[in-house]
Amino acid sequence: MAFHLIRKLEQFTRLSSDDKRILEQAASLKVRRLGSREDIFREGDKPRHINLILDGWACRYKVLEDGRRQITALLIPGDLCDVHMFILTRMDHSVGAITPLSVAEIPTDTILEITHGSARLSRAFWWNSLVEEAIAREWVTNLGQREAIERVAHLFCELFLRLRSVGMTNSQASCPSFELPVTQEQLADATGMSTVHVNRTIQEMRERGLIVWKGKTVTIPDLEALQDVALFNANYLHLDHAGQAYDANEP
Amino acid sequence: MAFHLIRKLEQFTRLSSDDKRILEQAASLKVRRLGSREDIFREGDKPRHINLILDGWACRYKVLEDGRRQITALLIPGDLCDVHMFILTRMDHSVGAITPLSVAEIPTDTILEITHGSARLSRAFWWNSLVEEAIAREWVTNLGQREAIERVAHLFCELFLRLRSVGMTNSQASCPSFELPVTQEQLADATGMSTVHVNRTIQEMRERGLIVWKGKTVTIPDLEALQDVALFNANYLHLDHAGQAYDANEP
DNA sequence: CGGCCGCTTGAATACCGTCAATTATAGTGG
DNA sequence: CCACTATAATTGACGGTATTCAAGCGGCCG
Repeated sequence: MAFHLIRKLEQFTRLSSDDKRILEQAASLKVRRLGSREDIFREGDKPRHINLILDGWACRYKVLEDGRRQITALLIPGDLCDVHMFILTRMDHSVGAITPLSVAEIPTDTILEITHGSARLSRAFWWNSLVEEAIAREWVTNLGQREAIERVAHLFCELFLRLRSVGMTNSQASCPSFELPVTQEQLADATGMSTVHVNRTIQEMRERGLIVWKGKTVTIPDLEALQDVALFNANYLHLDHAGQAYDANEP
Repeated sequence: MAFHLIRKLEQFTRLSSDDKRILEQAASLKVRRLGSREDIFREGDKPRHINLILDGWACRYKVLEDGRRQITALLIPGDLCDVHMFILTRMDHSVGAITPLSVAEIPTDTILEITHGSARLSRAFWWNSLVEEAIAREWVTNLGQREAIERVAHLFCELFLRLRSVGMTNSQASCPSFELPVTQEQLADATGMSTVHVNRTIQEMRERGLIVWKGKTVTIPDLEALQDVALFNANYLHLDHAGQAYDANEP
């Protein structure tokens, strides 16, 4: 069940089979299923437990008084919503399902047990939330400095790398590809652009051969080219096994 | 020395005099002074210790290949740079001084001692970094959804409340005011706007009586009016003493 | 097969950026 | 104390990028 999370955390550190068993167990205690566009929780809610995305896509978002909506993060399998939120009394944003979703609800107590029991897992969770923070900072930069095509290209680069890090890309045959179950409207909410302009931007990207997007599959003929137009630098994703020093324990 | 940090953390939880003494001590171990526009650290650096801003303003920022620059956070006295960064191998962004700065360098060991020694302080630090994350998300929303005047107004509201929470505002006489040692160019880098347009936006705000900005002092004649044009909702700052339940110890 | 949601297109316009020049302010040294 | 210089703020003109509005198209699901 916790396959994607384990795979992601292993980008940072190796995990013992004990660690993995613990994660598997935590992820299978209670699984909740949501339909597309349902909310996992809403702004103002009291946080109760940690949610782990097992399957499907979700997004964090904020809504302004007048209805404008900003997606502040796209969540894919292996992502944790609000690892630490139990410190705060109220959620300051919402998380909603983009596709039908299956989510593990992990009680905060279980999380505390895990982090107290294993320094490796504790650090791995820590790393995970630091990366989330770094992604948020990169989004600020993306929205503030990059223009339309760079912005969308950047998001595609990020998604590709994040999906690859949890084993959700196809690199067979010629070009790498992945499933993108997101509408152009949602892309607009994530990039701070209008739907119309997202559409035109996507078209330009297609014309320039940067992406092929048919149905729900995106193919990237030339990743380097895409990264170039995006001014993409992957360092903020910290996919560098920085925590290797921590696993003295087991092979 | 650690006055502002203590004051800020007390927005979350009450601290014992022991807690405060520990913080004071940590903040006075080693103090570094920087001139305006010097960097505390740069993207690519290896994080060595935690930096606590004692005096002056700083900013986190990222620079694109072609020189475009985005400020992703404004840092004021009491703010910690990279509480958790020692998990990561390389910094993915820079932090630079806006004004002359005095910064406490706190060794990671000291931080670990503190957090292991006091559950209250540990949670307070946690709260602090959750709030930083929340601010980053709000900035994403700000850049993505709000137009120029709303965006600048929002930043002013945020700064006012954050400064007030560390005791750096003046509410005497009639209207609240604070020192803003930031150039319009830096404001532009923070809001993703051009300098020229920041200038024009500020002028409109002045004409509409939303702010008075003379020299380095900003006065807010009508905070509610400013919040209204900003579509500002303070919940993301979590200034609600959420951690009061934690201080059973001392009066 | 019809309806709905998402995608696409065009035209008009608003917002904001760029360039370039001018004025104001602050910091520095004689 | 004042001239000098650098930095910051301001202004105008122009153009480009992105938004809005409105309408048409197309595929997928019931």
